[in-house]
Amino acid sequence: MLVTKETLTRRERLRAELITEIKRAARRRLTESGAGELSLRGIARDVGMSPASIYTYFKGLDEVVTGLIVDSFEAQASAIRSASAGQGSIKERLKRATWAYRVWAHDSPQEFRLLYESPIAGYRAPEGGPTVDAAIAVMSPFMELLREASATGQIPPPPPGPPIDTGATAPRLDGGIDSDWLRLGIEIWSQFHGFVSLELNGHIPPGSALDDVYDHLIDNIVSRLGFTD
Amino acid sequence: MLVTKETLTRRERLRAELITEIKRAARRRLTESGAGELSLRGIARDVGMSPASIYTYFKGLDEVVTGLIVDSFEAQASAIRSASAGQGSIKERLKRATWAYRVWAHDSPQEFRLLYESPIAGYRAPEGGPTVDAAIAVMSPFMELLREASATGQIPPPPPGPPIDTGATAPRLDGGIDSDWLRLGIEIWSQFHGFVSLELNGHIPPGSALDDVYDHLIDNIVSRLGFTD
DNA sequence: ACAATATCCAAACGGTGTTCGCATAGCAAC
DNA sequence: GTTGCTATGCGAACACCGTTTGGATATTGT
Repeated sequence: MLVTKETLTRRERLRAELITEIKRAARRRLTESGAGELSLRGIARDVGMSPASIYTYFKGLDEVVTGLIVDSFEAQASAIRSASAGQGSIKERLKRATWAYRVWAHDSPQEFRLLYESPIAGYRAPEGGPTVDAAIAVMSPFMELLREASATGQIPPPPPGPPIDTGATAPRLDGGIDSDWLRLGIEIWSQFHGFVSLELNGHIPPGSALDDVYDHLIDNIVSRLGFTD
Repeated sequence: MLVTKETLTRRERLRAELITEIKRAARRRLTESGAGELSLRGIARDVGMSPASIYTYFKGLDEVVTGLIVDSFEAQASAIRSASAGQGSIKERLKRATWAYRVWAHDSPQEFRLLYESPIAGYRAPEGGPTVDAAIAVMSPFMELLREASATGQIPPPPPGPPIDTGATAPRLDGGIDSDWLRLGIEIWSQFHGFVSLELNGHIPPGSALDDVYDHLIDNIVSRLGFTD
């Protein structure tokens, strides 16, 4: 027991393991059965403990949900970063990033709902805004590509328009961000997010080749940026 | 009682009144307290009857929710139709219609969520697709304006692209619809719906003049249509 | 007046999140 | 090694939820 001071004690280790197991059970319920089955008592059954014992590790169901949200944001951000980071021109990397956004939504529809809609009845996000940080991580790769394209002179700066408050996001993006660029990013984001959102909720005629339609949409968006190619 | 064959009988009148009162109480709960407070027992308390009696008028909570959805779709469609119908050029009417979409969402955020997200846990839309008809009523004014602008030669036809299955919506739009025009409409819809959706869920930096940003977005969309003005 | 139907409700069943009190196990200091 | 402190676990309870059942009551058509 000489190492107990440096490493985790036995109880702390068990505690960490149980926390991840609870979150894993919660995520399994969300993905396999939807937000309606994401219940604290159900999670307790899955991990084989009493409902009351969950409160030893989480303040309540809301805190479990917050953990799921943060992890999901990071998962989508990671997928987008991977798609954005590979070889190819910035235009190609940008297209891949927008595709990663949609592919992740299709692979994880329940998580996508959790991030961008409000499928859990009484849930309130916590004060500190840990979910905000995680959400910005999704947006970042797109802003980085725009910045890189701008810095290398591949696309012209956007025409000036109404200002966006960069105060909330700028400190969390490397090197800050210009208002016009941020607004351009939001406009682009609006477009492909809107398509994915409508699609996911069944508002776009099914049976169509929606992959091709999305590709067409992305082509339009990217070509409007005015790449010098 | 000679008129009973033509008019409604006393019971039928009371029944109709009670149905609207139940729906009104449900809508009040939704708008004032959110989807989480939209409970059958709560509605029963509000209208002063037992929970079991609600089942005399609705098959269950889902049927009440379906009624709310249909009415809400019609409310938004009505707002958009009004905005679209007034004086001015087609370009101006189109801008007003997109603004009506957003204004309605801001005035009725809970209803907007009900229509375009899935805030109620186990809800399943009914078979016959009455909600689909109502949803198309929202899309129709936009498609009508595009058709009118096209027929009068004010905007060029969209370049051909991947086909959209018009089978589901064409029979419900007067005179059918061309695949390329429908796809254009969906692309436009995606853009302003995406903005409203992100905005409503707190994903766009607050404190900004989002009205101006939306106006800028709409200007971009409309100018891209190539109005001859 | 009578039979059929519609309405209403109390009670119950199984589900939910959360709180409380108490028992037990792990651990740190003496 | 024993003693105290703290963390963990759980059963029971409370107040909700949607839904079903059975029986009582009121309205209707004949």
